[in-house]
Amino acid sequence: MPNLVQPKVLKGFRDFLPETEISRKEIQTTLENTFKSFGMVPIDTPILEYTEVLLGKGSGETDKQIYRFQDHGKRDVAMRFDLTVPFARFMAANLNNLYLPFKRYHISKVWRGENTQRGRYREFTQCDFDIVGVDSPEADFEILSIMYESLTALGIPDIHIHISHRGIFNAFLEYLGVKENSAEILRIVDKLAKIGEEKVLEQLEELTNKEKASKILEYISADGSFDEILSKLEELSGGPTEGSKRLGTIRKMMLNCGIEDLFILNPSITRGLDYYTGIVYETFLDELPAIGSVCSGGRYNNLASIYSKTEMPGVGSSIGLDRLMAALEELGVSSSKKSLTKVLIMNMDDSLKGHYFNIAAKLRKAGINTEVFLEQKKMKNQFTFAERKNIPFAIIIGEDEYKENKVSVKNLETRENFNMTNIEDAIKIIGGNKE
RNA sequence: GUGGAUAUAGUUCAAUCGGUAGAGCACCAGAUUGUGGUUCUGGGUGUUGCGGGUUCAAGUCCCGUUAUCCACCCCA
Repeated sequence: MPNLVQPKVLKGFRDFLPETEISRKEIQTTLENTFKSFGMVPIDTPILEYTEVLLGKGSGETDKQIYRFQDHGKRDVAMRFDLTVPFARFMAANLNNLYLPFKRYHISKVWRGENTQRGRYREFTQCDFDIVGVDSPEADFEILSIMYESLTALGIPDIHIHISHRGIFNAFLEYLGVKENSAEILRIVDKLAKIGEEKVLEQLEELTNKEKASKILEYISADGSFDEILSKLEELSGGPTEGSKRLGTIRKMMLNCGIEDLFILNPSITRGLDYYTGIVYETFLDELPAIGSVCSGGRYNNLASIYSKTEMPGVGSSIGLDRLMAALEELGVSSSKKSLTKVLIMNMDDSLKGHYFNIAAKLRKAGINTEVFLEQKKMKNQFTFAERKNIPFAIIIGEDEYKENKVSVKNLETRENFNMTNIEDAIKIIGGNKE
């Protein structure tokens, strides 16, 4: 008995079986189609980068989560922990070959050495879409539209996109005289929904003082309609700011498109990453608030500045595919029973083997995914195989069919038989059942 | 990374005081049908997550380890 190696996978890393992977791919295709419909183009970047490239402007927090090591040439390298930072590097490196504004999407895996939880893994897939090269409310709004269209295309019911603005908040903190603590304040504020007002107030008091803490709480828990909250924020931050004006403009575009109900102005949304400079957003499912944001992002106007002297304002958002899939599963929206093969040609007769492949080729030419059962076994076996793989149709060709150049089709779900039909009719029967 | 809970067959679960692992479903083999859902016969399919320890004896008690779930942290 040889010593077998345990076929184990790392904590937070996963295998994907066909039934999962098929729907993952479908979701990705749906998203890609939505992105393309807005004129976005795909790109790709290496998963490994120089550590300094990834951490150039990262926060202290991301340092801890990053997978980092020395390569064989003693280079200090790291695996990307998101797609936005490599994208900034990409822009700086390829600016000469690009046209601005540049709109790209990128669906790929990223890695963070965090502790795992449901819907949270160490290897996960992000679907990013960004617009670089314009700092306009139109661009901000377009990203919001894509977020909405993408999630709608996936058939996700009842979403709300919570939006907020870093610029206004910074103006407010400056007005309050606590700007130097902004990073910590942002982090505390972000927890409002989770730990409640009391705890937030407590932590803010520790950091600043009683008066200022209650002012901050007043800011982040501002209530009412979009416009009411907006004017409240302006009031608290000492008058209208560039950011608040822009939010007003974006609000008008929402009203024009009749999608204003989807958006909630929520000043407690701040986002952990510190590269954001303008609008920020997170998306929650009404029925599953606990699962967290499934799509979030914002405007980052200085991100590329560490790589290039050219200014490249950007705005974008990212869908967490794994978290989204966990949500879809829980909501019962995901369709797990999918097959890619439409018909199985049963292996009945030794002398007809070549004929089976010939028929299969014809069916494929007609656009029908076809496979031939690859050994001669009992029909029961072959049917069981088809059932396991969720193949909806079987084609049976025995001596009789072969002689008259016909086939018999069986619908495996209804067990309905279509005996001795010609191939053209068989194609109609099978193809007509397309989803 | 820290703290807590959990880990038994493909799956859902059971196993008393520590006494040598069992049930439903699923599955496999065979019989019978040119068409699998019925029927008949036969089969338990297991490194009790992994590694140690205590004991005459460990799924059960102890220690370690790995993974999962939950909280913190952070985020998608």
